Amino acid sequence: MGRKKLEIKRIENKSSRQVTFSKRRNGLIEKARQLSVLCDASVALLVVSASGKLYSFSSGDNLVKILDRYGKQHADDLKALDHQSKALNYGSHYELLELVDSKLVGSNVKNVSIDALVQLEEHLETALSVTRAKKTELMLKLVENLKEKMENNHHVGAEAEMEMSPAGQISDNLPVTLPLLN
Amino acid sequence: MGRKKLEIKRIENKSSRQVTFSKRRNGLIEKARQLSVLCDASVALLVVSASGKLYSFSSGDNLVKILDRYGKQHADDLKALDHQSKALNYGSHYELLELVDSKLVGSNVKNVSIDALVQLEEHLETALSVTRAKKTELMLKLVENLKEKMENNHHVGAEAEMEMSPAGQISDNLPVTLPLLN
DNA sequence: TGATCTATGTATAAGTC
DNA sequence: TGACTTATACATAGATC
Repeated sequence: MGRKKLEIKRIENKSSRQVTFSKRRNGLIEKARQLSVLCDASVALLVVSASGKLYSFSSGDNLVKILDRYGKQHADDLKALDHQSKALNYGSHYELLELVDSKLVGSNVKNVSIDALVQLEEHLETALSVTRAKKTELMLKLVENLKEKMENNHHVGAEAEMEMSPAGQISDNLPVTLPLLN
Repeated sequence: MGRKKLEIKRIENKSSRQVTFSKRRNGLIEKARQLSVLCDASVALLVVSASGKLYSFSSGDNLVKILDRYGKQHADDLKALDHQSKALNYGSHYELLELVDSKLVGSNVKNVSIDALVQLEEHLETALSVTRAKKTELMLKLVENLKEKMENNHHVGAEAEMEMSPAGQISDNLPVTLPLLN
C-alpha cells in the first residue's frame, strides 16, 4: 500500500517506524470504527506504542459492557470462569484465602471444584454487588473525566465521535485502563 | 474497497452484513497484527459480533502485560487508579465497604480522596498479593483449558457445549478475554 | 512530529460456485 | 456459510515542506 511493498517485520529505522505507527494506528482505529458501525458489532481496541503511549477505541460504552454482552451468550462457559474470578477477585477474607489455598495448591485447574468456589461466591455475593456498583460508578466518572481532558487538550476533530485517546501527556487519571486493571 | 463505494452505516441486509463482518473482522485482526510487528507496539483487539461471538487478537501475552507496560510509563497516573481499583476490587470486608461508601456516595470522583483509599489498600495488601498470585495462576490455567476446548471445538461431547469464537487464526489469543473479566 | 502529495499495494463489495 | 475472482475503492510508503 505504498510506493514499495513492505515486509511485515519490525521496521528498524526509528523515524520510519514512528511515522508508520502513526499512520497505521489511525487507520486501524478507523477500521475498527467502521466495523462496529457497518456490522453492528462491539469493538474494543487498545494500542500501546513502544514509548508507552496508549491509544484506544471502543464502540458503544466500554469494555465491561462488551464483555457483558459476550457473557450473555456464553453464560455457562463464563459462569465457571466468573465464579472463580469473582471469588479470587473479591475474596479478601482469610477464610477464603485458606479455602482457595486448599483447593488450588498443587492442583490442576481442571480438577478444581467449581462448586466449592461457588459456595465461596455466595458468601461474598452481597458485598460483591455493592463493591461492583461502586467500582463501575467510579470508572464511568473517571472515563468522563478523561474524555473532558482529551477534548480540552487535543481539540478532537468534530467530524467523528470516535472514543479514541491520544492519551499522550495527560497526567492525571487514565480511566480507559481501569476496566482492565486487575 | 469494492465494486461500489460503501457508506459507513449499518448494513441492513443481514447476509451482506454477516459477510462484510467476516471479511472486515479478519482484515482488522490482520492489520492489528501488522501494526504490532512493524512498530513494536502492544495491541489488543476485541470484537463481539451482534450474535455474541467473540474474536480477539493480542500481541504478545495479554492485556495485563500490555497495561503493565503502559503503567511503567505512567507510574504516577496509574498509582492513583490502581489504589482505587485495588481497594474496590478486593475490598470485601464490611469495614471497607462502609468506608468506601462514606467516601464515595454522592461525591464527584475528582473529589474522592485517594489517600483514604490508599489506607484501605494497605490493610488489604497482604491478602491481595496472595489472592492476585492465585488468580493469575488460575487464569493462566483456565486459558489453557479454554484453548484446548476451542481446538477440540468440533467434537464437543457431553460437557457444556460451547460455541467459542471460530478461533481460526487467532486461537492463541483467547487469554485476552480473561484479564478483562469483571 | 504533522499535514500533503502521489504512486502503488491492499482490502474488499459483488458475484459465482 | 466458505473459497475464488474481479473491479474498484482505500490505505499508506516515501518524499517534501
